[in-house]
Amino acid sequence: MVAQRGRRNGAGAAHKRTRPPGTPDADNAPTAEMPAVGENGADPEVRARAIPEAAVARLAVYLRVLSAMAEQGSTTVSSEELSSAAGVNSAKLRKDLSYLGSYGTRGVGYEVEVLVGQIERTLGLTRQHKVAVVGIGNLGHALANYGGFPGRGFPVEALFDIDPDLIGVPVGGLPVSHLDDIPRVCTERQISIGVIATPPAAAQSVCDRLVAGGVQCILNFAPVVLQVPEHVEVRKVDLAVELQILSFHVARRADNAEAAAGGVNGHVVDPAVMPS
Amino acid sequence: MVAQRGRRNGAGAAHKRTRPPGTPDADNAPTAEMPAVGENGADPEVRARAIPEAAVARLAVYLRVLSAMAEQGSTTVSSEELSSAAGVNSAKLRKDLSYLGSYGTRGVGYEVEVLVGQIERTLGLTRQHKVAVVGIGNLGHALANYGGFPGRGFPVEALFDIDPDLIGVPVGGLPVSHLDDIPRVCTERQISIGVIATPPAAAQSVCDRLVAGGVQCILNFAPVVLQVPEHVEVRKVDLAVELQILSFHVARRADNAEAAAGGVNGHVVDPAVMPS
DNA sequence: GTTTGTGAAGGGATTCACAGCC
DNA sequence: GGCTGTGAATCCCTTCACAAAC
Repeated sequence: MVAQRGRRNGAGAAHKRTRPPGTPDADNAPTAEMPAVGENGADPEVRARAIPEAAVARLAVYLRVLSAMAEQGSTTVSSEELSSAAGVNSAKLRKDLSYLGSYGTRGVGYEVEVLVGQIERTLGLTRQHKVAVVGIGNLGHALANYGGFPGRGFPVEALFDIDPDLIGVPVGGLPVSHLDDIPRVCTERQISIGVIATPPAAAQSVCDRLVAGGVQCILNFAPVVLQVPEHVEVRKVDLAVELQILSFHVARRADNAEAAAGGVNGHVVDPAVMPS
Repeated sequence: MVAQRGRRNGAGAAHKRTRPPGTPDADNAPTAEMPAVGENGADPEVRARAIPEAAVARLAVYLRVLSAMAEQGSTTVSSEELSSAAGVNSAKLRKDLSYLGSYGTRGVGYEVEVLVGQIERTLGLTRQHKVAVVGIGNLGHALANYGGFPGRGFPVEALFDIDPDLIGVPVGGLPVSHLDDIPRVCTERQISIGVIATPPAAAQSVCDRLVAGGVQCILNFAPVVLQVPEHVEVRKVDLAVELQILSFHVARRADNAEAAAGGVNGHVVDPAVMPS
């Protein structure tokens, strides 16, 4: 087969290590961290302009920073400026942008508008992605009221809940439908992204219905690991995990402070840290 | 386990590349993706029991799965079971667990309770981490009402907002204080984690006040890149970025489908673009 | 002079595959 | 027989450093 990138070419089913037929992959749902970009079930021979997953995430950040700059009237930026505003280093930024093509001018920098356009195109933001929100509790409300989600392009076009008192009630201008109608409504309205904001116990069943409704991407706020068929992409936002990661860093820091106890070094150690 | 682990022996301070003295690093704030775990300003000679950042995130997931299993009465698990429930592969799981030490029994598996205990210890969940939530809008409400956050260990002990109508009003049993009081209150109550759920424009200023209040970890829901001193750890949860990553995958998938010609596939909305 | 774009080098994380132990 | 623990290999991402372009 083709050159080096094809480590995955057998991807379809070939060497996936004896997989119990029920289990839908288990390799997905990558901790909201780093799913390999070539990971989905697509044909490998497509000339992947393979842009690393990590870079994709950063492009979205650059886009926001650039939009803000455009609003303030900047017309060009250097990699140095942009990178520091985005919180990365300039080499990384340049490499990321290079995946889009060559849109900079040496000795000068990048034209803000050109970059915005190219990033939008690459991220697929020139299409519309209709969103459904499931679970209209506190979080669901918050999401529904974003009303058209972050900078247009992601219109919320369906809301679902199981609570009879909520059915039919408009939230953010859109009436709430019942969970049972998820497949039908999603199909009818051509929903492409489903957002799960239900309690954990309901999440898997909601997910299944979304998938039945043809939804291909799911953003999961419920603290459960969803099982999905392999053509469905899941990202998860997990509060508990985030807090526990922070906790880990606090702990490590405390340990380090202890270890460095005698050593006088320029480290700001608040002596008030809670001694367990 | 003996000295064997020493592949990092050359790791001394030797090659720390000349860093331009002014630059405040810019290396931090890593897209909520993968900050290197040894990256913070600590001394390199601390005997790091270096556990990879990516593994830390997964440990939190294993912990949740294990807790559920314990509740259901399981007393032991194999790496195969646990890994598939957690959505990773078993080799990765075993490697992750090996960072904790050797707590499995060959030919048998792991004892659920032992694992829970070890993960909790490693993640620093044996201490309490007091949380402050800033910005009591829809999202802030949702967070405050979690009431004691994911499985105890993260009690919410302070709420802040700028809206005069909210000050003093109890939310989830805790009265809301004013933004101006952030530094004082955080210091008094020994808050260790600050959660920013404000509109983007307010986020940086809120962040500064949290830092002034001695908060060392920040979980940022506002769509801005925060600038913080290097001893402060930031994680961010960015809805727009998540959606745009999903958008990218939809787009790529559509491209692939096109390329693969035949093109009988799910719906991928019209090319209704939004110019400028 | 400045700044981009990119091969090449370097590090981390994942996967493989098997030795070691039950 | 089964399952864990882990070196070694691999892959991916980041960083370096410099040639090319303005």
